This record gives sequence, C-alpha cells and structure tokens, in this order.
Amino acid sequence: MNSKATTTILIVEDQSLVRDAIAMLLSLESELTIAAKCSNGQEAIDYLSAHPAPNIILSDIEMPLVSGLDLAAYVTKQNLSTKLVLMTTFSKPGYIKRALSLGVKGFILKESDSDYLIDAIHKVSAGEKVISTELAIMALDDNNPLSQKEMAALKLASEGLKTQDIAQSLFLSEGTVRNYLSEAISKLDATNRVDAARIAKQKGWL
Amino acid sequence: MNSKATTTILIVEDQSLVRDAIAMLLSLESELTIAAKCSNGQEAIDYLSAHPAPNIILSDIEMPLVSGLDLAAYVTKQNLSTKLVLMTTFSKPGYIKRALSLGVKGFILKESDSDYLIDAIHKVSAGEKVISTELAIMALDDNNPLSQKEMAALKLASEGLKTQDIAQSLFLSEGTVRNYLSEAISKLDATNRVDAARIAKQKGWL
DNA sequence: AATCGCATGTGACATTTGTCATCAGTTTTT
DNA sequence: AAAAACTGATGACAAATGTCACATGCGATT
Repeated sequence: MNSKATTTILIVEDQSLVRDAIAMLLSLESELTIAAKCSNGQEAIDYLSAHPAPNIILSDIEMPLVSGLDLAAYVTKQNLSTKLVLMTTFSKPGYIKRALSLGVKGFILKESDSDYLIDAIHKVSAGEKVISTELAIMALDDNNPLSQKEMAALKLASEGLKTQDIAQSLFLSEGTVRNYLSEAISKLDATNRVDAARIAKQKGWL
Repeated sequence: MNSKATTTILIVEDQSLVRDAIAMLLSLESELTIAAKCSNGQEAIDYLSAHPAPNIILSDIEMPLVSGLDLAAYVTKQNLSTKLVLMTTFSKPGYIKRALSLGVKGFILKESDSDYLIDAIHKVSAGEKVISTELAIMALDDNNPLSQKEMAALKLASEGLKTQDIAQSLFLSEGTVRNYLSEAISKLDATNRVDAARIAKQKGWL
C-alpha cells in the first residue's frame, strides 16, 4: 500500500497542445498522477484494455473516430470502476442528458477556469457528481423534440445528401423522409432543412 | 534595463480551461513571462490599447466576436511591434493564406505538442517565422476557386437563409444569387448548396 | 472607337424541397 | 375488443433550388 493516497488520471483530448497543457496543469497537484495521455477515444479504449483502470478519465467529448460519449458507453459496458469526467463547449448542452444516462460523473465546461477543474476532479474522486451550473440549467430546458428518425434524416441532410440518398440510407421511402424533415423544420421553427440542422447542431442534438 | 532578457506574452483563447493550461505551461519557461490572458479578440484589443505591447501574442483563431484574424488585422493596422502567433486546428488550413498576408509570424497546429509550441515561440521571438509543416503543405494545394461573392452567398446559404434573403443581404437579384451558388456547387463538385458549404467550411474558406 | 472581359441580371425550364391530407398496418391504451 | 396512437407510405401541389443560354452595362485593352 502507498504511504500517500493518490488519484490516477487518464487524459483524453485530440489536440495535443491542449492535452499536454492540461496534463501539466494537473500534474502540478501533488495528489494527482497522470497515468497516461490519449489522443482519442479509441486510444483510450486500447489503453484501458491493457492497463489497470485509472481512478478518473478526463475526456473531451468531440473527438475523431471515437467520441467521449462512445468512450463513456464502453466504460459502463465493461463495468470499469473508473469515474468519467467529460469536457465540453458552452454551445453544446445537448450532450449532457446522453452523458448522464451513460453514468458520467462529471461534466465540465472548457469555459470554466482551471481551479474549477481541479476542484471538480477532487470532488468526483471523493464520490460526488459535478456538473457546471450553466450546463445543468441549459440541460433542463433542453427538451429535444426530435424523434430518432428525424434526427437521423436531419443529420444526413446537413451533410449535403439529397432526399433520395437519405431515403436509401435509412431504408425509407423518399416521401417519408420529406415528411420527417418537414416535421423537424416545423418543430424547430426553422425555414428549411439547413436551418433546422444548424439549430439542432448548435443544441448538440446531432 | 533588465538584468535578464525576458519575452512577454499575451495569451488569447476563449476556452478558459485551455487558456489557463497553456499559460501555466508557458510560465514554467524561465525566459517567458505571461503579460496577460484574454478570452477573445476584443478583450485583447482593449488590453493593447491600454498597455504596452507584449513581445508576442499567442492567439487562437476561432473565437466569438473578434477572431484571431481580426486581431491580426488590428495589430498590423496599428503598426504594433508585437509578433503574432496563431493557433488553429488541423482541419482548417484555409486560414493560413489570409493570416500570412496579415503579417502573422507563426502558425501552430493545436495538434502539435507542447515542446513544439515553446520552440516556436522562441524562434518567433528571435525573428524567425514558424509554420507547422503540415499546414504549409496543405496551404500550398489550397487553391480556393471561389469568388468573393460566391463565398458570401455560400456562407449565408449555410446559415439556412433562402435565396431571396441572401439576395437582399448582398444587394443582388435572386437570379444572380442562384447563379453564384450554382457556380460554387459546380466548382466544388458538390451536389447542392449545403454540400458545397460543407466542403468550403471544412477547407476554411468560409 | 472597337473590342474584350467581367460582373450582374433575366427568363425558361427541370428538379428538389416543403406541406398537407389521407391511408394502411401495427402497437398501445383503455 | 374498440379506440387511440404510432410508423411508414402516397399523391398532389406550391415553393425553392439548380442549370443554362443569353442580355446588359462598364471598365480596361488595343
């Protein structure tokens, strides 16, 4: 047994400048130890399958290949003891509900300052859940009115696919796709599919 | 005169977690001094108009209100002696040409590691220009084929505005706008305006 | 002055998109 | 079991979008 209790942390963030800087910041705390640094969710999963689980994983949400939410899904599925803290950007509160249902323990805004992060890690380590107040508030009036299909159609539409292609991707008829998009447009008070996609994305629903 | 030569740095970055972390990272270098930290370009401009110019400004490009490019424009316009180093993301090489024409001295990928950043700051401080190799290469085959008007129209289209609204914004006729968009779609090998906007954005042309 | 090139505009047309009423199965509720 | 709600599909129609050929005007070139 160690003479001193220390909390091990795995940092997952795709921008290495940011990753290194945050690691440096945390390593200055005497009771925190950086177990490893990964540049995306896949690397993190690879790491976790080959090493003992760290106490905490501090991960960005938006990453190529495997996102922070995907990573959260993996951790709960594997039943790891690791506590997950996700970092996100102010403009995307929509992630939070999905994250909470995946058992994420902390939700930090990249807009919050470094003291807050360190404090949050301590609290999560002690068993608390931490969610930035602004995020909690935004998440509350964040009633995503879109159905699964509507979101799927909207997402594809935002990538420039035309109705016919969307229909093929979703195994639906062209008319049905237009119905879904029309519904989405109306629900979001948008003027067309592009506008609707923009609104939904900004809320983090896509 | 100081007994020791030190380089003063102004850090401009909208995500305070990242801002704090980078500041911490740089402050560990004995010959670097953090003059101040700002959360967007406007704050930086306010700071510059009230304080002596720092040796170097290290700024993110994508920020609300006043971007890193806007800040670069301000610095050259005011003829400040400050050297500007911009940070950007891998996926957006299109910024680099605009930045270079604004006299920016350094261009760093957030994907590069912290040693590279520190090295780059030293070099810029010594009078060199520094550009991440990957960015330089990408910038070379980055021939934006779009005209000003085409970009403007595309940008508005990507925000969900309909042809008529775009025409009003640009003081053009509806038909002309459709011509521009049609041209842009064809130039970018896109299937429609959404697709074209997506391609252009990803290259950093919007 | 004649010519060229460019930016802008027009009109015509086919295609795509958005809206709506309605319908047929299926599942859920009562 | 009857009613209601849900999902996916149709067809019809208006509006928006994409394409193209051609006109106009204006500054630069010769």
